[in-house]
Amino acid sequence: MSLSPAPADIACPAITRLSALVALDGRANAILADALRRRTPVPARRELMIEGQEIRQPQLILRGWAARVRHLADGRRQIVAFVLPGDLLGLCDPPATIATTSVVAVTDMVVCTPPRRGASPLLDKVYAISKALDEAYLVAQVTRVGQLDAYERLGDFLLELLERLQLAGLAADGGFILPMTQEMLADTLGLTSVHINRTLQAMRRENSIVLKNRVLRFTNAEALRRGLGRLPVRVCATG
Amino acid sequence: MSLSPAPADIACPAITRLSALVALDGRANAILADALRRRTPVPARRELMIEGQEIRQPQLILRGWAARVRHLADGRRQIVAFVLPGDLLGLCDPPATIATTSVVAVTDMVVCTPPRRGASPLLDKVYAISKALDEAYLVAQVTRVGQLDAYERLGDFLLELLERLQLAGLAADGGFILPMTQEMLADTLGLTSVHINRTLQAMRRENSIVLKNRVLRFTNAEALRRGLGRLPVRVCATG
DNA sequence: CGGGACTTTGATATTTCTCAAACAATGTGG
DNA sequence: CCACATTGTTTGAGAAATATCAAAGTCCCG
Repeated sequence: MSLSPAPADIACPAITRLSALVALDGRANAILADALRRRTPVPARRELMIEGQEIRQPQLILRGWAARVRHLADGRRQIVAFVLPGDLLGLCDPPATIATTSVVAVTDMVVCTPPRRGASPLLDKVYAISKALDEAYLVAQVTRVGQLDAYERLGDFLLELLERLQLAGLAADGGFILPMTQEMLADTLGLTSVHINRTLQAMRRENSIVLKNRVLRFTNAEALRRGLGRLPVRVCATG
Repeated sequence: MSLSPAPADIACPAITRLSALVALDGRANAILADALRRRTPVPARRELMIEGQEIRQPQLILRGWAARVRHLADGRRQIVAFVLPGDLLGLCDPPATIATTSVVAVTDMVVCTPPRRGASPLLDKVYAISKALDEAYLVAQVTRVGQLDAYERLGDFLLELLERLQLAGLAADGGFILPMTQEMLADTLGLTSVHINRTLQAMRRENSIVLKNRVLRFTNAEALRRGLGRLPVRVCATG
């Protein structure tokens, strides 16, 4: 095991995810590999994008988590979505588009500029599917916050994270690092951190999850999924 | 006043909205006018699209309202968004895309097939902006349901409807027809219909709104907007 | 070792839900 | 045009879920 990971190692989850969305050919892979060469680190808490301001550069997340946040005048905030490795940010057709949410790094991150649209038909397809997935997860979030009770919200949300991280190969063993505080979970799910804490305890008590030292593991993800009636998110016939 | 409205009359709100998003040139208008010729009626309650099924045809709404609905296994349902005249539905880049929500007609509707992508650069721009708006409203919906209390949710949502209908010229006088039941409002805002009823009464008591015979009117929309801290939804610098 | 951020706990308050029934409006068949 | 069914609205009383407030405990970092 080398001390400093090779470039390919850092990029791997992103490539894994994009390849999972669409099987890439040599050309697409080459273009992608080239783009991955110019990586930019982003420290935790740095804002990648600010609500109401123009979107500067599209970004491909190589490592780390970010949160899409909406701030209210009185200090309340809603975390609308999380941005994970392999996700694309700010890819929008017409330039001069205004961000509807801020995006803030939850952990230290590494990002890069994705290949421009039109560089590869397969990559364009990846972009379209990724965008459709973003929308699907947003719909899921509305439903979660609108209809589910605290236990269901939390379970469904954690299962969604599992599903998404698995796509990037970041939860291959069924467990993953959960880098967010209970307060962030609360702002995501429309609950208070106190209630998140008690709900997590209920899930532990019932032996649904193990969460220790920021590592989350489901005791029986399939059973929990069934119990919550959660269906995997799909946006195209093949995928 | 003629008994059966001329074609242009039916199409007017849709054209008003699309023109408000991007100033259209003669060519775009001609292409649009041509597409508007083949109109399809859709009766209330008919499904325009079914969750999990492939999206058949893109549609441009000429008249009437539809709801994007997510159904849970146990009968609960979340109305994720409303689809109004001038809105576009199912416009997605790659074919074989799967609908993430059902779409069901709330009222009798009239729809048509919009000009295909690539027919006019300006119309393509309209499509992009319309899609960006859809996303912005979805983000607003997450925030509403996640952070606001019942009164705020209802007020903010009704103001959003006003804003959107005004874009289509359907609320020029500051009032509009609200074709949905209190139960639909409840399923939209993650509340019960009983609580919606009481919240509506509170808004009437405080003289914020007048709602009678399905017609909603704000006593002072600007004041309510300020009270709720609601900002208009924007997705591009010019618009 | 001290300090800040995060988690946990307890007691109480508030919002929203549930259930049940009455009431109103609307439409339909006879 | 009435009688009736259906659908939607309104009201009340009590229950449940979740929030609030305050403090103690834990962990990690420098």
